[in-house]
Amino acid sequence: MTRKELAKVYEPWDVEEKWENHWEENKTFTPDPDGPGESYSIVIPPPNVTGVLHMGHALNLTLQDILCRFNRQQGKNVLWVPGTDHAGIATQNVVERQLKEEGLTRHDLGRDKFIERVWDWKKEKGDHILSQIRRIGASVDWTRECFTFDDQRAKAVREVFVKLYEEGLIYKGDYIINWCNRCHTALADDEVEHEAKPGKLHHVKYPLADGSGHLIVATTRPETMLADTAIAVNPEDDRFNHLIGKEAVLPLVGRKLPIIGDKYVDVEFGTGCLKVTPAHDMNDWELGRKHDLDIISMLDEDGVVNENAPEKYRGMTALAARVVILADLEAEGLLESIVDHDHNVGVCYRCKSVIEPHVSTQWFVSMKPLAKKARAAVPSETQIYPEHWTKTYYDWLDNIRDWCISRQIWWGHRIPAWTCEKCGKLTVAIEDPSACSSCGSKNIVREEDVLDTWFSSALWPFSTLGWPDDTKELAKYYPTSCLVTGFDILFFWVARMMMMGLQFKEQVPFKEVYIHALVRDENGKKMSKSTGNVIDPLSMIDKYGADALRFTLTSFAAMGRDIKLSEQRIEGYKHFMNKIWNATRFGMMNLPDEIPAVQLSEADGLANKWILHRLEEVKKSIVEATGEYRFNEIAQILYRFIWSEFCDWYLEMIKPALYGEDETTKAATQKVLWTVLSETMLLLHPVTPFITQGIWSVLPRPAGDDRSDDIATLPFPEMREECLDPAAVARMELFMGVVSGTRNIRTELLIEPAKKLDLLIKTVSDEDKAVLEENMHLIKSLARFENVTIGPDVEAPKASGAAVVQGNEISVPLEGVVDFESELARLDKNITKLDKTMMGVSNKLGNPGFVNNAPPEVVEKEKTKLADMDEEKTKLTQLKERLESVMG
RNA sequence: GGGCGGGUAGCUCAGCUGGAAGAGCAUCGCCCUUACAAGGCGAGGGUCACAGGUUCGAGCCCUGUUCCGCCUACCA
Repeated sequence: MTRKELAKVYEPWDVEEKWENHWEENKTFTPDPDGPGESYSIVIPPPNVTGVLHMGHALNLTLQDILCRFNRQQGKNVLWVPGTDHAGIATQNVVERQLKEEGLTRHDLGRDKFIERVWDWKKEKGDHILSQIRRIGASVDWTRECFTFDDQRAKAVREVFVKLYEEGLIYKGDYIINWCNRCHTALADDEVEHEAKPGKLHHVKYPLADGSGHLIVATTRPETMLADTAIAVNPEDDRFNHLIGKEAVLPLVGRKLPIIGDKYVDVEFGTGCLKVTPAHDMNDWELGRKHDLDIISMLDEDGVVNENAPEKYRGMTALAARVVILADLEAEGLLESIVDHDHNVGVCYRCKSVIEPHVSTQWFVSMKPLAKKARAAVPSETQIYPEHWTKTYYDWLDNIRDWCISRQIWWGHRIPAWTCEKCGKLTVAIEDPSACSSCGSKNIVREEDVLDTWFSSALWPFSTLGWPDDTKELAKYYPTSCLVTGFDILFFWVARMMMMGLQFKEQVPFKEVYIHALVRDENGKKMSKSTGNVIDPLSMIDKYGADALRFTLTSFAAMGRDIKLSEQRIEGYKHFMNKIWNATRFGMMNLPDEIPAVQLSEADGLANKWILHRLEEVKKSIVEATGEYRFNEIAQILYRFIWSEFCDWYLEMIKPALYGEDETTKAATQKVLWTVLSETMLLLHPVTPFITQGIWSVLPRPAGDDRSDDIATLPFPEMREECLDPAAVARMELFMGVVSGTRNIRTELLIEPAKKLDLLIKTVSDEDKAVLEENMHLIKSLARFENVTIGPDVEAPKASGAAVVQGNEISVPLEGVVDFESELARLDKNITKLDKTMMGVSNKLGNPGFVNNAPPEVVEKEKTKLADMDEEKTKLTQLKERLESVMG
């Protein structure tokens, strides 16, 4: 018999590479929209094209892949769309940095040449992350790969922009926005991160215009005083409300400032007087609009003081101006005091430089009407898992403000709006216009700004399916089945996709959203390059294999918000992969080339019946757990079944049958072994596609089994009700109890493992006697006994080690083997332990409240439990006394 | 300020509708038993953050306290 010898340890690398390529070349994961099967679709959260794969991606991809592979097994028509996003600011930064090394800026190249240059970069480097996605084993459809800035997606963006504009949901205007001095662009509110930083609160005197005294304001940014246009006090503040309507004089500038009343001002904070600087503070901007204040902008786009400030300060950065201004105030005796004050500072999420509120002309999406629909669709049409994230989703939508979508960069979807030089009107159109739509003048100039990258990302669930064209994909796969993403982009992304999907497809973009945790390092810190605590998924794959990494992430997936990953865990699961591999090796050594055609229901023997029953239970629980996104449970069920049941017990129990002469038993056992092994590979496949594929390729088959060698195309194993046999579990428990009980005696008494011993079992029932007799040879081999005697009247020597298993008395004669003191101590320990638990149960049963109120079956259970323990205790005590009688 | 999540074995965490506290890793014994030493067999280890409450019964439900983490926010 020739049989391919498997390597002694699992080597993931050749399997992984071979099958990645095979799946892609054979288009295994390219579905036919006209094909059979209910649709199941997922769009990938497109990673940043400049990015490298990090653990968060790895987790995200693994979970999606489990869902996709599992649903393929269920016969669904599965589409998983891959792609990347063009990450406007980040990508432009990358290429600008390159240019800088050449001593150039983008302005030296000009817009068109620069864009060309970015495309070159994208083609060369930008797809890096896609090859990394392949390494994870993601079963995406590579033929449908998308990019948020490719032609088809540009078409969708254009369509959406124009329609929203025509409906009045997109508008242009002068507003205060978050401005990044370094990136030189506006940012949306959620692109600003807040960091608590120590600062100072400066108390500054502002004289009253009528010379009747002064007010003291408190400010963290004294330099902005140059752009103050009012002082505000709370109208209910009796200290100051008589001043409302009067004027103060702005120090260093001399401008007169109206004193206004607004209940926004917090009486408790600072001095109760607020300087109002509409152009440089979001809140002041609102106050300014409300009270119709002047808006004076004193900083330019680099954060440098401009011509609206007194000449002395012009050309200084804001920070430099602050120093000078404080000195000047001090000199004039207007600086009352400076106290420490911690406050939140907004920083750019891309470059971490401090954000400057800045007034400029920008484009906005009016969010309220869109948000209303998006809110109403949850949970009726879209359910969020875990459910508690729903509240966070609502909170954001309820407090939403208009979305600033214009960015002052070049890499991105350029806003399709043209201003007429002649009449000044805007033309917004899907096709590039050649003339003004109002006056017909040919003299029109296109907007310079591009759109926020998230604008195109928001269309992803339908733009990737071909919208605005009428495609088969859209008809078949929209709405998508599930979105899998981290909570950090719930706002950025999920909510906006909901809005856009509802607005343009009149259906939610996904039926379910599964929000997973963020991966952190083993100390709970966010992984980041700067702190150097990054665990790189690629290096983990190199070291331990993709499956080990995937299994690790899956087993962690149920945790709250953080996954604290350590390399040690991955290593542990690599061991598990090796265990699976070696169980297969064992199988291969003991299976014939052609698996015998035996009816599983006719396979005899405790081990076979038990494992087949357990296999059915495992199948059911895998289906349940996957359907409820309980990924960690999937991992746990499989781990325990494979290691603790299949390997530890089943494989050991069938060895005699496999090595034996009884051909009927052997054939039946081979069939069961093969069944469990092969079906376990199918169950495991969504989590660990590579090793299961590797094993599937070499496993023999029964005659007539012409299933594909490509495990990814095979259905979920069929359920076999006829193999369910709960009685086998009960019998197995007895068997395992006896084996473990005797092993315990042996190790606890420090008896050499190889020492020949005898075993006597005094049984309590004919059933138990039958079970144990039937498996006597296994008790001998697994627990290493020479002679085993089983029966109701068995009399063991008084000098025996003893245990009680389900009422059956187990005795191991110790004469000449070991001193009896240690056995006595061991028995005492067990009796004490038993006593303790019995106490609890009998107290419970002694409580009339329990007996009267608890459900009868619970009470009954407790009674049986107590009786069993009582019996065990009696027997153990007798056995102990028996031993004591020979010790004198 | 508001919201959310968490405090269970030395470590990392499970524990779904309340019914004798679990896993992995680590630790301690013994074993190179012909699938696997990346292994096998066995053992030890927990006032489930604290205080109340509901209940016959609470890790789980309620209230309060405390500590940690995250998100969010217009105290200058």
